[in-house]
Amino acid sequence: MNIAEKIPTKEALIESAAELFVEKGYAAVSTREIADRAGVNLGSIQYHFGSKANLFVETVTSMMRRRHELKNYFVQCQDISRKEDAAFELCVFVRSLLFDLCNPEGLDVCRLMHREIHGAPAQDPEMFEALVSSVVNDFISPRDSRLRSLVNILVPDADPFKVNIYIQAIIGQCSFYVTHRPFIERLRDVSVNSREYLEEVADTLLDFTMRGLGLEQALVSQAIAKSKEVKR
Amino acid sequence: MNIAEKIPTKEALIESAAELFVEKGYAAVSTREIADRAGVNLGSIQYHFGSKANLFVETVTSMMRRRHELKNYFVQCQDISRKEDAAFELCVFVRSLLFDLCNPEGLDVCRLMHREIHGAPAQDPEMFEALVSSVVNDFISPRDSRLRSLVNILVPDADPFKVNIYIQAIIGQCSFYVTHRPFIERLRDVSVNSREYLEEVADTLLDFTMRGLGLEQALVSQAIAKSKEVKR
DNA sequence: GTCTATAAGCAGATAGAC
DNA sequence: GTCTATCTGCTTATAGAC
Repeated sequence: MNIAEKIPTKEALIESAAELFVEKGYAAVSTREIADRAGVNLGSIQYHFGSKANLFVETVTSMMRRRHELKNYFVQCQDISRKEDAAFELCVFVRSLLFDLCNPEGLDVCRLMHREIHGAPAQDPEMFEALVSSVVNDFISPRDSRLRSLVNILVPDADPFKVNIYIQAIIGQCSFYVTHRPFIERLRDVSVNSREYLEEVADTLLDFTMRGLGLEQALVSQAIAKSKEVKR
Repeated sequence: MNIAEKIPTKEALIESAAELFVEKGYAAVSTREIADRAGVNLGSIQYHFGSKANLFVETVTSMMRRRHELKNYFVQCQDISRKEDAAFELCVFVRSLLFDLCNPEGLDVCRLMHREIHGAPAQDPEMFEALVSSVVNDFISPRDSRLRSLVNILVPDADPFKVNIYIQAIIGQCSFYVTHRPFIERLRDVSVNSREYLEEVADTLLDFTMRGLGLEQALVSQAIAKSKEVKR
């Protein structure tokens, strides 16, 4: 006998809003649609959120917080000073980021953000502000710090500007598979969701990246091999 | 005395549609807005294009064709076989791609596409089909071929799958500056439009990329230096 | 080919009963 | 807090005069 517990209206709204905004984009979704899918009344949106724009911002920040706790992005938090450890941690980081971004149930948030963020400053400066700080604070910034500390160990004499570009190169290579997914699938006839494809991408990407940072091949190969054994 | 030639209605519509779709995204723009900005009657949209969706597709493909003729992406078309030449051409290619993508008047097309393409398959499969083939055929595919031929010369023994990933890494690093522009500017407090910033990005990116491909540092440095002298 | 006028419907938001 | 009913304005698309 299942006791079907009713999901609170506010949560139900955020949930259905998340699905619909990801699927269609902000402007293309109506509040009626959201309320219907949530199985609640249209008026509750005004009651709980005040406006469609507020519902959107609350939905996005909730998605952002729920899914992104840097979990699995590294194996150990202790101080790392040896290059071998840093190289290994970098591999774990890149693998996690790539899989996290491409995970179908995982990070639609990114796709959603990318879509909305470009038009937002002109249309709704307040929403833009809220979105940008949510992404930067809750997602990008912690990953940026983590990558910076690893790169600084691996390339101790690199100047700070170059380190920034290296970090952006690493993130850019990974997020390419989210932002360009429809084009990659058409051009290469592959499924970006497929685990096998992503594993191979990660291996090659890591090799490319670590050589790009100027690391010797032995260190690179060893770190990659070791990182494949980490359970995710 | 200027003779103010009237722009044909159809062209005027495509032009104002391009501006507005880039700025706000498909769903957030109304046909009235487009007609008003073009200084023509609302009815002409139905007359010339039949529907808003058709206007959108025609607008995008027109943008795509007009701006992207692989111009400046390479210096010479002749057969290249020496590694030095290929390395040099790769540098020119990456610089051009980066500047082309970030050019404010240049490639809003990319931003526009990225925004619309993710929701399109669910909402309007026909439009999705038209958009994807336009981008892949007119933009991605030629650049993919060009990069492949260069990478094949630079890394003659690489297996084809890895070459694909290398190509995607290069494009991903460049397009990161379009897709993540608002976040980069917030996080780093820089202007992605600034020429100086992009020049430095290009230098570092090229160094990183060519080392990632396994090229020796002397070849890399020489190719980068030479490519800086190419006028754009 | 371009105009005006208008149709038919949906948008977000509100008021007030319960 | 949740419901129904409704307001106001804007949406795309059409019909028909010129």
